[in-house]
Amino acid sequence: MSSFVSQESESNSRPLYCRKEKSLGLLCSNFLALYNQDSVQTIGLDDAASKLGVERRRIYDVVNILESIGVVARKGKNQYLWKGFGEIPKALEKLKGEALEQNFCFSDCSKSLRVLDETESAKPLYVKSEGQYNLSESSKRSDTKREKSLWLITQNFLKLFLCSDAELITLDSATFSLLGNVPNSTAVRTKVRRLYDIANVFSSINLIEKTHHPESRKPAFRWLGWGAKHHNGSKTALELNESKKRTFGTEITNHGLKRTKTNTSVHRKLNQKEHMAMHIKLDSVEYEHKMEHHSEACSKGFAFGPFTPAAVSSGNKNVRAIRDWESLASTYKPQYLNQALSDLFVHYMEAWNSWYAEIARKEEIH
DNA sequence: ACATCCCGCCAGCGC
DNA sequence: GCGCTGGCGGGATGT
Repeated sequence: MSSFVSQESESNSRPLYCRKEKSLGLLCSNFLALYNQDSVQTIGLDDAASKLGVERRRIYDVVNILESIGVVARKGKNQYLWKGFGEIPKALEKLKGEALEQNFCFSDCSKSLRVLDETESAKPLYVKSEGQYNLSESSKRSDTKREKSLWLITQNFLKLFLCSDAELITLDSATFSLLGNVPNSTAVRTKVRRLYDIANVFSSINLIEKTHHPESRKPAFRWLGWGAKHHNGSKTALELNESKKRTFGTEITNHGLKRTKTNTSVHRKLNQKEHMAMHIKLDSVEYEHKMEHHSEACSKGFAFGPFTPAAVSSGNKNVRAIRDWESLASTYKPQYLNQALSDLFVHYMEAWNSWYAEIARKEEIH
């Protein structure tokens, strides 16, 4: 235990525990970074947990959600098959078909880009008509359990989008729709928790985005979709993701701080440099994801998209912000043992520089 | 104060 | 029993 204790001072540093670094979305990104590779066929849950530095339990969350869109498939105990993003269109199509059969459609399909809020979806959508979903598989798991499984909640959540013309679905309406019976506060809270879990994973692959209802400001989910750009030749974010296979994977860990009170004092002692390096590694993975997701948009105009550094959109201070990023990066340039990561870092720096140059150019024009 | 959602307990299941 | 799976909700963190 005492070996955990750093010699270094711990004061005035970044927060001891950062929830965002532990998010399911980030874990999902890291998971995909690790397994979205040509060489990957099977995924061992223990392997994933240890490489990603998380409890097994969290891996179940990720794979269950990814399984529902076909990206992975359960092979057996402890083993999943990597199927890839290419499965998503098929899975969505299948879900849509199922949903239509099940009368999942609950809104007026004649208009486009409507916002579905809680007043519109009064009818619960949890229409389980006698083992409708997946009889073959449901024989393996008990129906009652399956009814509440993350896998099914995820699929039903997707069906809300696939079968409606709503661009936005509020958290409230999704919750209510996915609750089969008369909602009590506990059930609602539980369902909401699950929806946040699902949304985080889907946000990380840009299938949806978390947002707010324009008027009520209530939390909502926006459908970004997968297939929209599929037919016109341009690549979707995930196709880009797919085509650029990663060459690293063993360093994408999420080890370290837990939020538990009992652990706080120990984690407080974490070596600061180690800590920072870990962050840069994690950020690098995120960075690469976003780069891939939005590189196309960036190259065309000035639509930086979600990866836009916090302040790129306007004003001189933004340029300064970017300089700060640069200096931060040079200050904390990580000493990677892994050559691939080292190369990656160089790549990131080049990307930043080119962005910076482009912004500077834009500033001049203005 | 309310929104978000990490975390790990523990039940159910198959072996 | 034992290990795997994953539902569930307490309560910490974020806004």
